[in-house]
Order: sequence, then structure tokens, then C-alpha cells
Amino acid sequence: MFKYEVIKTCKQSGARIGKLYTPHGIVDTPVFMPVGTNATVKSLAPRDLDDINASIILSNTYHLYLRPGHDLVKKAGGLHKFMNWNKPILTDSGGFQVFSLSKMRKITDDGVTFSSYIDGSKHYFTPERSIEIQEALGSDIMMAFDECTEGNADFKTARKALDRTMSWLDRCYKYKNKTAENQIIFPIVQGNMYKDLRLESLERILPYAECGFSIGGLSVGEPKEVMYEMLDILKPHYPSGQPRYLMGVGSPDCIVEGIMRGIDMFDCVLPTRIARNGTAFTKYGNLNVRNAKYKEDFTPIEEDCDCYCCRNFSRAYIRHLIMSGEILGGKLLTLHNLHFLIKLTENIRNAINEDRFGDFYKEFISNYDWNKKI
RNA sequence: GGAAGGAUUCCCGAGUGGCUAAAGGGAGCAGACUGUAAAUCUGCCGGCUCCGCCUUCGAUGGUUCGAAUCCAUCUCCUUCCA
Repeated sequence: MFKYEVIKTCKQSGARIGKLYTPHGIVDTPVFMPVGTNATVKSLAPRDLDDINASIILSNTYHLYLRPGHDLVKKAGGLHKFMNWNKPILTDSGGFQVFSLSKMRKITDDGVTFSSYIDGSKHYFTPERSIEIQEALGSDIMMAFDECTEGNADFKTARKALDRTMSWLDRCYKYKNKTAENQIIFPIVQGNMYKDLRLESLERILPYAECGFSIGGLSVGEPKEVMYEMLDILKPHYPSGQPRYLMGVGSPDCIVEGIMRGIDMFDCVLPTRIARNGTAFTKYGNLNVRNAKYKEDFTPIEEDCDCYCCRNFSRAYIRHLIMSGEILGGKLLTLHNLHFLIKLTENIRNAINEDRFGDFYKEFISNYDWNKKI
């Protein structure tokens, strides 16, 4: 039921395009997956996601387990039906919450105790529990339950987290309902910023990978160059027939750099979160529409962008909405930012298909500056 | 006409003799955000030649070593009684 085909490798850059077949449709890679943690990409309806050509989205095991509860989602007919999204869904395992809720959890080799961010109640997560919940949700791609560490973790901590992630991975697969062919597990490479650990991790997860695997624990506070270094180390050792998913990345520049380094799938909260906070992606850098200089700027966010936001509304109007706390402001910028990344991957796929991604890369990187304020 | 209360930095609003350029909100200005505890959070927010100085708490004058804080007069506002 799951299959990955490499369609073409760019002669100029070595980057590739492919097709990931899932029970809910085909995903063209490289792909950016919008994040819908709570069974919704914040502020958007599925129709909006269709409009910007989103082909797969991500949701979260831990959040949906806490509320409304995976049993309820199952009763509703599964996550796809519950949220009325008929294309593929990938669920994160709760592994990232091991990291992001560090002040509210306790880890042992067996599992993790979390205090609910909603009401403080205690909950125990294990690899088995995570898979059980993801099976109840019915996502296409389930993530292995892993331990993600801080970008500056010492070797001993990274080593321990890696070993724990490996043992948890084994338990995930052992628990998985083998008869359920409509769901697949992606194992996750960890190893923090230690090259030898990264390589070891990749080697150890590959026997588990059936049709795709992830690189986790990056973009967690380390400089971008360090992340790129890690990707460079891993690249020669990837099997070609499986998609590689770089978790939690990213920004436009990180996506372009990632694809150059062999990555096929990305997800990130950045486009949706910064949109709600008033920032828009552009091909030159970030535009903070709250800035006073846009008060009487009646041009669109990006003149040549064909998204609904840019075709119909001015910077001045969106600024007014954001400054007034109006919900439409965040929605319009969310549409723009997601469209920006999805269109970016589309353009890259075309470039790869035409053996000119090397040129595309050079041009993009020369124009783009994450730190530039538009 | 009489009585009472009040006027504080862009707005609201604390503050009743030194620790006050003046709490706290709001607005404004800027920044952060990368498998979402985030429509959140952080910083600035009288002026300057900025480790110090100058101007500010309705106005003017006074008491005091020292006042937004006490006194006098005035101006304006609110409420109540005629």
C-alpha cells in the first residue's frame, strides 16, 4: 500500500523528485507539510489547504490524546473523517513533547510521564501507547516515539537519548498491528550534533524503515551551519528508495538547503506561527507587517505572488487587521506563508525535473536572507 | 446661589512630604518565533551633549533642607441641594 518512487534525479545538483504513495493519495516530493497539531492547521479550513495545494498535513498524537481523546476520534471514524481531510496525514508521536515540555515531564527507559498542559493531570506515554493512539487516530504515517534532546546536549546525554530512542523504536514496531497495512511507521535518526552518533543512529534505524524515515533532533537551538553539517554527514548513507523526512524544518532557506542535501519531506510550525504574529515570508526575507512603515502601504505582501492574500489585500489592510487583533489577519498571512513554502517546493520540483536545480539554488540563496527585514 | 468630590506623563489609572521620571493596564514602537503549552512571548515607551543633567503630576504663588503629595487663590470638570 505504501511505495516510494524516485521519479528523477537532477543532473545539475543531484537533488531528486519522487512520489510517495499512501492510502490517502500520492505525495510529490520534495514536499512541505503544514502542521495541524490539534487536527486543524490553525485558522485554515481543509478547503483553504486545497486551494494552496497542500498534499499532506501533520497532526499530533499527544495533543489529540489529551483532547478530545483518541477514542473519540476513532469513534468519529478516524482523524481524516473527523477533520474532513481526505489526503494523507502524518502524526507526530509525542516525541517532540518529550523535548518541548521538558519542564513538565519525567523520562525513564520505560516511558515518559507528562503533566498535561491543559489541566496538569499526569499521563504516562510509552512507545506502545504512542503507537496505540496513532493507530486509533488512523494516520497514514505514524512516527516512532523518540527522545529529542537540546541542541547543546553533551555527548553522554545524546548517547543515552539515542540508545533509548533505539530501544523505543524496537518496541514501536513490536507493538504495531501487523495486519494494519494502511499505516506505516517512520523511524527517527537522533544523535544530537555528534557525527558519529548520527551515523550510528542512521545505521541502526534503517533495518526498521519500510518506506521512509526521519531525521529528528535538528533545528533545536544549534546554528544552521551545524544542522547542514549533520545532513551532509548522513547524505551518502541514505538508501535511495525511501523518502527522508527532516522533522520540524523549516524556514525557506533551510528547506532549499535541505533539498540540496537530499531531504524529501519537511514540516514546520514556523509559517503558521509567525503568520499569526504578523510576519510574512518573501523571497528576500521576512516582512513584519506590524512595522509602522506599512501603515499606508497599499501594495500586496508580494507583488508577484498569486496567493489569495496577495491577489486581494494590501499590506496596510493586513497591518490594520493584525494590529486590531482581527482573526482574518492571521489567516491571510497563514495562507500566504504556507502558499509560499508549497509553491517553493513546487518550483524546486520543476527545476529538478528540468535539471536546473543547481541554478535555482544559487539564485534563491543569493536573494534570500533570513535576517533581512523587508 | 450653596455643598461635596476631582484635575497625574498619548489614554485609563495608582500614588498623599524624601526610596518618584512617578505602580499597573492600554495604545504606540521594535524584536523573537523551526516535529505548536504560542492569535504567544520579550524589550522600549518625557527630553538631552544619557554612568549625569534638564523638564513634568490643571495654573499661579507660598510653606519646607526637600512637594505630584501641605497651604492660598484661580481655572475647568462631576455629583448633590436650591
